[in-house]
This record gives sequence, C-alpha cells and structure tokens, in this order.
Amino acid sequence: MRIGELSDRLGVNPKTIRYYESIELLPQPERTSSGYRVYAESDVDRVKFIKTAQRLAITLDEIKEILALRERGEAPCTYVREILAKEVADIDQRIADLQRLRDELVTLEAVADQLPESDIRVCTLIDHVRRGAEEGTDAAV
Amino acid sequence: MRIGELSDRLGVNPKTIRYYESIELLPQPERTSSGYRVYAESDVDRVKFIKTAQRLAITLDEIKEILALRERGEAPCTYVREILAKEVADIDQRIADLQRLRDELVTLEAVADQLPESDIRVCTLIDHVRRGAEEGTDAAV
DNA sequence: GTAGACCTTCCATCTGACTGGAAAGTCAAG
DNA sequence: CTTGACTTTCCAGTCAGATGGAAGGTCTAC
Repeated sequence: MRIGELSDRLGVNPKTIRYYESIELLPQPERTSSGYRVYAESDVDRVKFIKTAQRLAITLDEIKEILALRERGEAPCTYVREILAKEVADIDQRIADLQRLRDELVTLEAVADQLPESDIRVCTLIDHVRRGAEEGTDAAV
Repeated sequence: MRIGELSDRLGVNPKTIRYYESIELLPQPERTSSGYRVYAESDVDRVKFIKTAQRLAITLDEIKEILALRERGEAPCTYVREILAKEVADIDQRIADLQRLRDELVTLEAVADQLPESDIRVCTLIDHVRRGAEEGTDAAV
C-alpha cells in the first residue's frame, strides 16, 4: 500500500510517517519505480505500536530502543535484561498511578450517582475531591 | 516556603514552577512584602499531582481541566460525569495497553532466564519477540 | 491530453513544555 | 556594609514531535 492508505488506515498524517522514517523509527520502505513509498502489513503494526506506546508516555527514542531490541542481535543478554527490568518496573509504577487516578475518578462518579437528580451542582463533588486530596497519600493521584 | 525549597523538595526547576503559574496551572501564590512567592503544602501536592499525571501522558491542558473540576462549582453534574466517564474509559485502555506491554517484556525476561549463561546473544530473544509480534493481536503492544 | 488526486523532496513553521540569561532587588551571615 | 545565595521580571532559546507549503513528478479516468 502507499503512504496515503497507511495514513488513512491508522489516522496518522503522511507527514508524520515520513518524519518517523527520517528519524529511523520506521525502516526505509520499498519504492515503486516512480519513487512512491510502498508499505507492508508489518509497517501497519509498527506504526500502531508506536502510537500506542506514545499514548503511554514513552518517547520516540525509547520506542526506537524497544523496537531495536527486535532487530539487533549483538547486545549481550545482561544488558538487554537490565533494560527490560527497568522498563517493567517503570511500567508497574505507571499502572499503579493510573489505577489510583482511576479509583479517584470512579469514587467521584459514585458520589454523583447518589446525588438527587435536580439541582446537582458540582460543589459537592468538588468538596469530596478536595477532602480526598487533603487527607491524601502523597501525590493524591 | 519559597520557590527554592518547593523546587528542591520536588526536584522541579523553579523556572518550571513559575511557568506553571504563568499558564494558570498553579494559582498565584502569596507573596512576601518584598515580592517573593510563598508556597503552602497544598502547592506541593498540586505540583506532585501535575508531575505524576504528566508521566501518564496527560497534557498540561488536560491536567488543568482535571484540577479545575476541583475548584469550579458551576458546571452541571451531567457534564462533569461525562468527562469523568470519558477519562475513566481512557485510563482503562491505557492500563490494558501497559499491561500488555508489561507482559510482553516479562515473557522476554523469562526466556532470557532459561538461556545458558555463556554465549547468550539477543537473537534468540529477538526471534521470540518477532514471532510474538507476527501472530500478534492488533497493535502487538 | 488534461484535470484531479496522490506522491516526491526540501525547508520553514508550529505547539507544548520547558530552560537560559540578563539586570536588578532581597536578605542572612560574617 | 558587603558578599553570596536567592529571588524577581522579561525575553529569548531549546527540544521533541510533528505539520505546512512550495515546486514539481505520477497515475487514472474521462
């Protein structure tokens, strides 16, 4: 497929795809005789991976590292495992943070559910959040 | 406390704190008679919250929205609840994505554990990842 | 054979989120 | 009463991650 189709299928600007190629996040694709880029399904997966990882606050450089682990055969296992362990620990922390944030929001919703239908203003909710925050454990996320 | 102490306690550049104030992410702090900013514990929590949320790929604008929910009393409950529901759904998705990424990395580690100590090169690991990715469900994260 | 949709490269610009530096005021310690 | 660490404002610069536009080539469909 050409860049337009890849772009449409993933909702990613063609410029962005060329940009990823320029920073070597995507491999140089095949070209038609006239110079058009030609992409394979594996490129669809790769871009999806990049976009998902980005949503998880992983930088393009880090994503590049992770993807490189899939191609590169020369790094010693120990090093790779250090990276993996670090990544996993970091991800665990993020999951915990997200879980806390989620719990807080769900609590808020539950409070909203219990309020009478009419004349509901946020103040009550707000007070709830604020109280939660003030007795809060650490960053209150 | 003054900006330097806040900065030191949180490991956040004083410039960044002033910047947050300039974009109204932090409220205007008290000032000493000579004009120095004076912060309270609640500001510590707020900056911690901002920093944690940022690590979760939440933009400063979104963080501002979330924090505004804590102050603003005029929005109708329905609207607030829509926002909350959207946030929760989004967070659930992120948690799932992170969990998948985590699982993939842990599997990699497990494979590494089973390899003989000497002459371990990544190729084996890499092949594992690639096979996983190719039979992969969707974005392979 | 030309209109219109796509594609190419190159270069410049934009947004978000800071960060640096200059010039000047504040304040505690010696 | 000055030295040095800290603070102020203001304005400019930086970095990541795109995105826009010009100038031109390609392809399909009428």
